Amino acid sequence: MPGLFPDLPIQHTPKRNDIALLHKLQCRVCPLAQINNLHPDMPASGAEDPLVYILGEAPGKDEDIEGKQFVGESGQLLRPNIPREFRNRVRFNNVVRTRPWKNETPSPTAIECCRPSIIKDIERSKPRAIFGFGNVPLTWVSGFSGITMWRGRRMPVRVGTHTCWYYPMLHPAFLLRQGREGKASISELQKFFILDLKKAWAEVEDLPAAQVHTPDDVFQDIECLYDPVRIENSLRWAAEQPDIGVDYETNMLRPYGPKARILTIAVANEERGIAFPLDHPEAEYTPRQRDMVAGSWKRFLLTAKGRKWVHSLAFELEWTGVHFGRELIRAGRWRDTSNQAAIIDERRGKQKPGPFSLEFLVQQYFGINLKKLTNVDRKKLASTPVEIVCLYNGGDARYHKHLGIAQAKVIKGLGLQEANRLAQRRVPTVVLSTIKGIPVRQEVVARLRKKYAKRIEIVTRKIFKLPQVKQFNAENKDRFVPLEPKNVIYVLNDIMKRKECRTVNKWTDKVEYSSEEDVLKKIGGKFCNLILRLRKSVKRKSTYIDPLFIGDEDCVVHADGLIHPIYNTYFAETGRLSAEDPNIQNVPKRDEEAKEVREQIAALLDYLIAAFDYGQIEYRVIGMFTKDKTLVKALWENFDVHGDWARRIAHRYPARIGGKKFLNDVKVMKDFRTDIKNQWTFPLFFGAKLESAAGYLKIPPENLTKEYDIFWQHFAGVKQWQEDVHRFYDKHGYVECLTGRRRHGPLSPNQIINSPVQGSAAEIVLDAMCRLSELDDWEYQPEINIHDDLTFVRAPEKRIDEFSEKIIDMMIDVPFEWAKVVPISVEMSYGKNWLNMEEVGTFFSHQWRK
DNA sequence: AAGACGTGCGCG
DNA sequence: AAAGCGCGCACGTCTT
Repeated sequence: MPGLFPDLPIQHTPKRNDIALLHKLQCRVCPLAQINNLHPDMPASGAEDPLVYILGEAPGKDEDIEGKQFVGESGQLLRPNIPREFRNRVRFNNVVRTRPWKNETPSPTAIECCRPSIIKDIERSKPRAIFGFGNVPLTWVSGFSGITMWRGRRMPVRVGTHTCWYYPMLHPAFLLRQGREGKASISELQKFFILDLKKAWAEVEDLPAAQVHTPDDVFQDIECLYDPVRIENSLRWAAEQPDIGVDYETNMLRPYGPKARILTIAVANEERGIAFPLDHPEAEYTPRQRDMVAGSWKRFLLTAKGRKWVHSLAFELEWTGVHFGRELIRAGRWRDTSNQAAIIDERRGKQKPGPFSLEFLVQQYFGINLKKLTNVDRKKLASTPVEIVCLYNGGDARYHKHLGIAQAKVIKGLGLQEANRLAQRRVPTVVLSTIKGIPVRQEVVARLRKKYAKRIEIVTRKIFKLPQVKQFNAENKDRFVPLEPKNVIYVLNDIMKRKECRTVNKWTDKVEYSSEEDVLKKIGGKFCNLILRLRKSVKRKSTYIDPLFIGDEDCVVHADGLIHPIYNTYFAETGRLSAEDPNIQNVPKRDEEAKEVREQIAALLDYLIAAFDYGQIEYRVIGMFTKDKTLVKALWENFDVHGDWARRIAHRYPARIGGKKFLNDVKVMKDFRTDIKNQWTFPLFFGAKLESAAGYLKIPPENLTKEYDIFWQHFAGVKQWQEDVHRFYDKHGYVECLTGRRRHGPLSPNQIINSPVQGSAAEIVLDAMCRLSELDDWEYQPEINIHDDLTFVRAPEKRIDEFSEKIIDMMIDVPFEWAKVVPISVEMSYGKNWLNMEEVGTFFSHQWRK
């Protein structure tokens, strides 16, 4: 039986010497041999000459009684999913052939004792593929864990002398256990269990021969060069190759500042690899020689004929742009293998190494662990001997190329070339935004820092004077920590006896405690208000102010006085960008006081900050997807759908707005319209049920059943589309946005609806961002993307009209055919700093004159 | 000292 | 996991 948490890595691995001994002595030293089992040491069963080798974890109770694998509950889930025509062509075995005590996950010792006999059986029976169920066989065969990230993939493996394919599958016992514990996702996971098996059976007979790469494949013919002339000549060879892997090793993560160095550079394909130092401390170049090498490298980048494959291209491009020149960012044909990986399978996972890492992907495609071959600490490269760094660098570069070619083939097979093209195109665009950077006004930073430091001090002092806190300190041995939710909950629940902090989980019936803002606001009083004030002040200071202060230890302002936020193009599973270091996408804007942190971002002399928002972009995308008559018409005619529903619902249930007398109150109805937009129209479009929407609105659902029905009669096309998307998902296991970019399950019902909408909106905005960037005019390179917003912090003040007209032109003209069913709108605002932004106007595609 | 995890909160 | 969805980051606790 697999553990409760299927991705848990197997711990306490025995040491290498001990493993050899366990392999030699096998059952004689196996801890499981001590257990009184009916069928210990269970032999494999099934076909002698199998197509597929079904490998489980260990026998369970029923298996032990019958002496056969997969005959219990797990077998009942698995066996019906073996197609009839394959029933006589499978062989069954487990990683451990004796039932562990109480079905515990087998210990590493037991696994190693059993390993030789399993290997022998696989070598003898020579299956085309192994279907491995659960984390244990996955780790057994590959050393990797994290079955939920590995499922749905396949990798070549070498077991003893036999090479074949390995399919990581969820373990049926895990699905059964989830079901018993009443987890809602049971059917969802089961669906993928069945889908994975179906996919595997469909292709298993026609698989090409599996190939596992060897350490020789990785390091053969990789030369480390130290002579500038030989480097120049070798780069001429590299520039002629149709496909070449490229990789840098650097001493820092970011390229800014005087200490940032590219240590070594490597280019490689399967036939040859060359790696050489640039600024590695051991490089013995004269200054002239060093410049020669840099010159040769620039020439290579400009003249390379083939595709340059890089894993995490944004990293190499940022260094390239800063150290060799911005023009090289679009030179030749850069390709990103991590973006490819995300197009094929966007699951990010939280386990390390994650599915976007080179280590994971090389294991998946080539059956070898690249990182384990070289015992190099990536954080200490500057003090690692240069020839070792070069070798390591060359091996990585080679696999960038291998991975690129392998993934390109998969992408073609899936018909995802267009989605991939759009994904690749984003990389140079966002890197240029990153490099361009955003100026920070230190005097504003310093002022705000002082203000909030003082406030935090005062509020903290007041908190410790409160009687509740004094009582807390008397009753507990540890002092009250105001920012610790558990401590706050203790005060609310045990001292103040307030029930507002308790909720019963709808799904599990468990009592849960919370000290979040809503709860504290509901309770009110000195304690709650002070805690809230402290939280908000600390958040503002440490998230939005301190990191901008030059001198702070986590300062994100670089040596050039700018912040250079990194945009990730493939982290958000819907295809949005995400930003970090700092996250420029979540700077306060709504809260009247909190938004003052925006003043820290200000335009330089003669420039303005100009922001361009796509108006209601997701709403328009729903129109593009559904072509719903009512919705499309409303968009063309600028009809106020939210206002319309605000009126309808206010008439149905006037109590919500304070009574009938407010039906004609402009202010009240305007506020109510906002509520309707956020708590009715949008949630319903995104898949919310009547109960949820009514709950948000605080109107009893029974008062809204009629409106709910009318709503969906009205927007029948939207309803139809929601049902279609669900059907598509049930069949394929993924949904797609309007460019074909996919998002795979498991997904919740609402994610199924939301993902295509959010994803398509992101494609529209990113396409505009790319087109602006591709103008190749630094002025039109946006510095900031906030999902539906492109912001320029260097808009030329004197030519602002001409400048913004050009940008609106570009943004409004969405080139995708599927986008043309509805009009597009762009809202513009500008100002001297990011706080005081003045709205200029809203521009519609169908009213826009050039 | 570094990482994982939970809670909370900022944005679209 | 579900909660309309998607993120990053700070703080605090606990583990290695």
